[in-house]
Amino acid sequence: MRDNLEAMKDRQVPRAVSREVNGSPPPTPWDGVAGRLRAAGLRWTPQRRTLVDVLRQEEGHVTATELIARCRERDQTTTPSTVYRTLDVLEDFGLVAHGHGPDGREDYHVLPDQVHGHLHCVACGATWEIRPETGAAIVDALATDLGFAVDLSHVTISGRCSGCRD
Amino acid sequence: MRDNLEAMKDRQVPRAVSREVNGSPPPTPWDGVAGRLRAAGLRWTPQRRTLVDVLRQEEGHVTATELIARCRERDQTTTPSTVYRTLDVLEDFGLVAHGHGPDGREDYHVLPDQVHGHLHCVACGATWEIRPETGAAIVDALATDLGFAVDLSHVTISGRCSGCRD
DNA sequence: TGTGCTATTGCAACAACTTGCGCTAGCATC
DNA sequence: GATGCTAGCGCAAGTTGTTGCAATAGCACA
Repeated sequence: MRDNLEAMKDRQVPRAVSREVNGSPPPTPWDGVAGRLRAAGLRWTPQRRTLVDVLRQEEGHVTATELIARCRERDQTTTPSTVYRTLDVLEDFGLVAHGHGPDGREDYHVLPDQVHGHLHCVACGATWEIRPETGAAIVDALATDLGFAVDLSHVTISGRCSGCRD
Repeated sequence: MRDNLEAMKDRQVPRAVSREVNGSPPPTPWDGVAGRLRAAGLRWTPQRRTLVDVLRQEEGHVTATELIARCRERDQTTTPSTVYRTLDVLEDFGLVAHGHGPDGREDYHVLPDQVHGHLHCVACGATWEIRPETGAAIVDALATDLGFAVDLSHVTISGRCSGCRD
């Protein structure tokens, strides 16, 4: 069920500057977090480091609950409130984006390349991103209809994917 | 949800009685609920009557929490689980439709005329329905993009309305 | 290295659901 | 009316997410 998602990922814009120095892994947007936080007068704490370490290894979508569980694997003492608050901070920095899954629960998207919406298949449970062109069509339709300025990042549309339509 | 057609029938057909005799209120889809439940092998209980009485006086959107509060005004002993379960049943009969508000919380739409999505303005908090033509545009766009069959009734799109765009 | 400001943390309580289970009470049938 | 099947009820415990607050600990500066 993950295969389709995989395919979508391939279509995405390559993100970090990928100048690979031999041996050392390519730099990611995560590398500068500590500095960026401090520059903004915020702090780099062990709890935040734990969450960032976890996020580093994630791709696509994760629920808040999953993240809390992963953090607890690394640090037994992790508390939910801290994770939620740290995710809020990281969202301000554009490192994660949150939306609501089809069941209304928090759903985080790691390293969003651009603002985009989500599709969720109620039959197989898979999630896809809405491509920019398609997103634009939706935004335009609603702008024309009601002069409504859509925030695509919060859009999650349920239905059945091509494989599950019948 | 699949019984939506059933519900629409009830609304559209002007019954013999539908000419308003002065004093008596016009018939509503709520009038037949007890019978329809029983016909389906379900039961008409005091708790369900309370909720239906409350819904009778609602229009548009209500949150589950509001409904529970209203029920409690009429019957102190109302329990949340009963309300949620009854709402599920009523949804099967097409009398309410649930979605998730922008904060991810349950949001019920009373007597939906047809399947439709919702728009929510993050600035003023108002909610609109997506008109069928616009909904169709969205459905088409996604069908073309990924062969995805959208369930419009679960769509809630956030953004800013024409009055709050600036 | 020490000090002080204050961003963060963890706790505890709360809100909004959800689920399993044993008992109650609709209602069809006699 | 009495009876029996079982849908539905209330309860209690669990999950997910939020919030206020006192104590802690980053980090800038001396």
